[in-house]
Amino acid sequence: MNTMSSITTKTPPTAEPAYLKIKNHVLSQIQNGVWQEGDLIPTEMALCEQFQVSRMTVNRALRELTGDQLLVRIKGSGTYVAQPKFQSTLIEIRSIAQDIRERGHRHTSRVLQLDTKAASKVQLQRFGLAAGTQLFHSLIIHHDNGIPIQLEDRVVDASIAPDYLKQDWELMTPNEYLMRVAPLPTGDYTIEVRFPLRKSPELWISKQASPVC
Amino acid sequence: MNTMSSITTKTPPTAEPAYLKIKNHVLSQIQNGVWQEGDLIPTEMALCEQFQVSRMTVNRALRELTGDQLLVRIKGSGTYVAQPKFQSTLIEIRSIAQDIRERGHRHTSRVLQLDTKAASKVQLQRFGLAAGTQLFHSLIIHHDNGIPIQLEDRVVDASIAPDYLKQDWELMTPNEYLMRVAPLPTGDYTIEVRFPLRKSPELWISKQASPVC
DNA sequence: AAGTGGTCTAGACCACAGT
DNA sequence: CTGTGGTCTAGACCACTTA
Repeated sequence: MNTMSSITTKTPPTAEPAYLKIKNHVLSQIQNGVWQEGDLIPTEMALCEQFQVSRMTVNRALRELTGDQLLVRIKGSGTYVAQPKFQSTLIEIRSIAQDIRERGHRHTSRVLQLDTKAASKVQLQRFGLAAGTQLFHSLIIHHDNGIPIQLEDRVVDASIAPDYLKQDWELMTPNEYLMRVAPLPTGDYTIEVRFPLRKSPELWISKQASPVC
Repeated sequence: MNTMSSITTKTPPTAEPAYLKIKNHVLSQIQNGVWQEGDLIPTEMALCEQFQVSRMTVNRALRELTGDQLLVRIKGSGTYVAQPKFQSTLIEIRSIAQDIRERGHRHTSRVLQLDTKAASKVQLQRFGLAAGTQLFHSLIIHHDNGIPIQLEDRVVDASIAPDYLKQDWELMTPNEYLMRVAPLPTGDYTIEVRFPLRKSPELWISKQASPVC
């Protein structure tokens, strides 16, 4: 018997789910500066009472905003407005291997070339390197489920990553290695991407030069 | 009284939450090819029985995987393995304005310079343009809550975006405009980013040349 | 009509932080 | 110790798809 119970006044025809209402409320509090970066925001219980919903609903809203990097939640302490991360404002430098794994695919790679050269005049000028700087050069092909998907042509300042040539690039990608060795890109970073050719979008060519100063 | 109840055999010392176990199970089914792209995967109820958990737990696992683009869920129909999107494998070209708004901040911008020039020899060669190609050049500063955060120095092939100079760049960013005019980057795309200077990470300089062929 | 996912509830136990 | 977030349950109603 689904006859209307006498008490519940549920779902007025607004149609917007409660967890979205809460997300938007939190968002606007932050946008309007009511809650500043680093501030402690109301607890789940407080929001439950304010919105007259159960705790799981508030929890979902706050958890999703945490995933969006807008909030930081600390067990036993509270929920805070996150500091913005400026690192990834314009472009996000990603790991191709991580991307493939996140898609649920198998990532493999093959090293085609690996050598050392002195920086050319163009490179010296372009990245502001000292004359005589040695550069490592690697050419690696990445596969997604066995399909070649990206050809990575990378140049790295030898003084930044002296053990570059000794790595096993079929285990860890240069991106992942350099993130460990020099996690904060403090110098110039240039990425050139050749987008998929019309009609054959399977193979990308990526040139990456990372002579972190 | 928290004496152990006689029935519940909860939380064996594995410590891994149930929703993560389910996520990992789904992931490995996909990675091992048991569930292929486009396949219908078991229903929430089926997974409830398989893992002996409540539906909300299964729902959370599948909902998060949907957010990660690994699954597609259709109300009334079922849950399917998603098709991978290759568009954003290496780098993700983002809208600075969108980024700022997603952080809950206010985005404004000011046009410093806007003009037309013939492509230089270096540009002709670098992007493989026909001699005499006209290029638009814009210099725009982006603010995050009033703080200058990025100086965008962009060069665009005039034949791709003939109305480039007529746009109101304080309403829409060049990125957003070009995504509408030429949504599929079929040619070369070069991005140069000067990362934040040590100690003053507030201002980025970004040069973007987008002469889509 | 039966099945599916989308949402929600009113509880609960736990680990942890800040007294 | 109290309060917080992290997780989980066993139900429930709804909108939608599929047959």
